[in-house]
Amino acid sequence: MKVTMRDVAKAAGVSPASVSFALRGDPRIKPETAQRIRDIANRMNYSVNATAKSLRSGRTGVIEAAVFQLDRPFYSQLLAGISNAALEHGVQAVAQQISTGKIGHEKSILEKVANQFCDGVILSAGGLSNAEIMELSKGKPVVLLDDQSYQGPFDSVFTPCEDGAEAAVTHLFDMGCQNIGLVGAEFRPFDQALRSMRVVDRRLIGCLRAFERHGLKLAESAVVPLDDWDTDDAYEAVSKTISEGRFTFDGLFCMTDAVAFGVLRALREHGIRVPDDVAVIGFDGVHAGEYVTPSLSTIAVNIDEIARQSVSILCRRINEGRHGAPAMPKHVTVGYEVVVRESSARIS
Amino acid sequence: MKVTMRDVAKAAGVSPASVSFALRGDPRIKPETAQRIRDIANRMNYSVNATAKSLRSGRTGVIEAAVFQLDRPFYSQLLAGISNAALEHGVQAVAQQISTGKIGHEKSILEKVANQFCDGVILSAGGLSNAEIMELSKGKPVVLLDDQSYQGPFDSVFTPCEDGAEAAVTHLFDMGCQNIGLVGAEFRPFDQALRSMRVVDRRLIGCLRAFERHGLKLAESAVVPLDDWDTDDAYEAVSKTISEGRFTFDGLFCMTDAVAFGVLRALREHGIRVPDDVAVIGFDGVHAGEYVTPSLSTIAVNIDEIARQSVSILCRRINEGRHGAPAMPKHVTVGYEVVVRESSARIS
DNA sequence: ATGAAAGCGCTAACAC
DNA sequence: GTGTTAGCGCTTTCAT
Repeated sequence: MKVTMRDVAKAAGVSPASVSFALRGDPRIKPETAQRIRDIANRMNYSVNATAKSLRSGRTGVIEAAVFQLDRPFYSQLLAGISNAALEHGVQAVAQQISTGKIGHEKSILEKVANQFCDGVILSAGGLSNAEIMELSKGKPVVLLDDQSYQGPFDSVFTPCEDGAEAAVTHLFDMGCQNIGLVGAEFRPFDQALRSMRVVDRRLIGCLRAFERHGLKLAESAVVPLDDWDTDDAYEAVSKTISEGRFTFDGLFCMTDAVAFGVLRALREHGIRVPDDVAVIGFDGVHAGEYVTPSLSTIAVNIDEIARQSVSILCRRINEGRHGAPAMPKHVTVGYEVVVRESSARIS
Repeated sequence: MKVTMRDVAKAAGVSPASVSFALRGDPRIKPETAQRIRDIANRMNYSVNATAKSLRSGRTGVIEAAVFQLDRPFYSQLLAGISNAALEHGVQAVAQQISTGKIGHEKSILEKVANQFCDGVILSAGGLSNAEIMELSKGKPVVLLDDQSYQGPFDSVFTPCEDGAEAAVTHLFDMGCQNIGLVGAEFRPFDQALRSMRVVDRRLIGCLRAFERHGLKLAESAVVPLDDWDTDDAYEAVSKTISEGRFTFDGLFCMTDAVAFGVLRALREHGIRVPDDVAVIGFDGVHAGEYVTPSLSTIAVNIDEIARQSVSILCRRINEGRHGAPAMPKHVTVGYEVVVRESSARIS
């Protein structure tokens, strides 16, 4: 932070340019000179000023992953994956929390997102319109996670909401459930849900498909809505449903594992046995699912694949030469696996 | 990323300097002119180039929090807290993962830490020497989390390892446990532990104190060591202890909640009842502890206080004028609370 | 094989 | 009140 390239150059009796070349191993500097320069730089404890470097080169070498909550297991696992994937691409990843808890702050923080010291951003920002993102990204490449627009202008990576949800509900049917409830869903007609790309609607679509294939219709009373896919909220909501005598389910699909954790606890506190009285399955496949009691069946989405895909798509876009038109936006959906654990393993 | 201050200046028929002042609300620009400039800048979708700004001003307005694992609940809660606290100080926080999983990479990544686009860093880097950190920080302010040196040269924030661990073991004694085990500790003599500031040793010290106060000595067989405070590792280790017939405990203090989650599962799979057969208490107070079954008793450290303290100490240090000598390094220890839940709530 | 010099986009004295 | 100007530390042609 103190010693500059100039200082090193002076000490080595060469020009700043030579130092720059030597330090980056440019072949045009004679190997021995280069080595000498490097030694001196080391001895002086020199390190390049990233800010200056990136002002000049137009590159920072960092990508940013912006999510609403740093402390949700799904996101933290994703962020860890993104960090690792970034390393393999020779860039550095930093994570940023978008939400402050206080509603309304999102946008002001978002404004800083693409403004910042990065070459591109991976954004999980359900709720923002393309126009907003476009404006905020300031021309920097953006990869969207669960983009809410149909084949929008941005590269995007999707979780397998529809298929995963369908598999979850199908699994409950397979386990013999007759009365399946959906925790964290929003009740709406099929055709209306089909017109939306919101994650909550896409998961609902999958559920509706499964119901339909079993010749059943989803009753409004079968969904336990939630403001937020939050463990505490889910616990409260299900507890309330039970105490008000509206709990008639023998199978429960929770829209996320975090929701399921709250649900499991609510059930247990009310003496409802899992899986004997009610089978429970979640969605996400976070690590903690293996450790709760009963262990949680889930739709384990390939979180690592989300990480790898989004990083590699973003890096490709960043490196996309100015030459020629930019590549078409890429939209990929990652895989999932139905993981059956204790919470839905009926011996029937 | 395209339109510069120059462009705005040209469009507004003023100088770049005026744009700069106007945009930052410097009083020396006439209000109406300033407003006009702002309008034009907006219309042109201008936004300042953070890199250039910070090269010039020597400030980035971002602080960085570097931890080994992004996907450990304790760290993610801490990072979320740091993000919020940073916002209140008018700076932006970004999180960075130091570890790649592959051992040996730590240092190379660390080299980038302080190099990067930030004004200071909050570092949780057990294992690095002061000299290394000093070198890597390149003169940027650093706040250490659980610094391993005695009253070292850096500002630091400590978790209440000794007192917390003592409280945990004392709680187990209070619950009537006669045979207390320590999962994730390292067995070593009191005086040797006392000479270390490693987190694992500090927690051991607390345990030893509690044992001593009960006139007991810690047997080597009472510790179940772990390579890493990891849920999977803990599960394996305890499972092994049980199957090998070496499990004789009626009380278990797990060095972290994450460890406890693995322990609870291992116990359950072997039919050992909690808390009836063995009482279990963890350390950290992560959110998930409320939701596992049985819910986890724990030493809940005030994670938010760690966040707030480290951010505020760091910001003060960043803003410390050049005038006069720098303030003495600050060392603070945050509070904790013994939270008794089902896993240790014996009805005795 | 190396050096000189021109900026990258912005800020902050200092002029006017 | 507003414009001029001189860099921040680095990269990168273009000379030599």
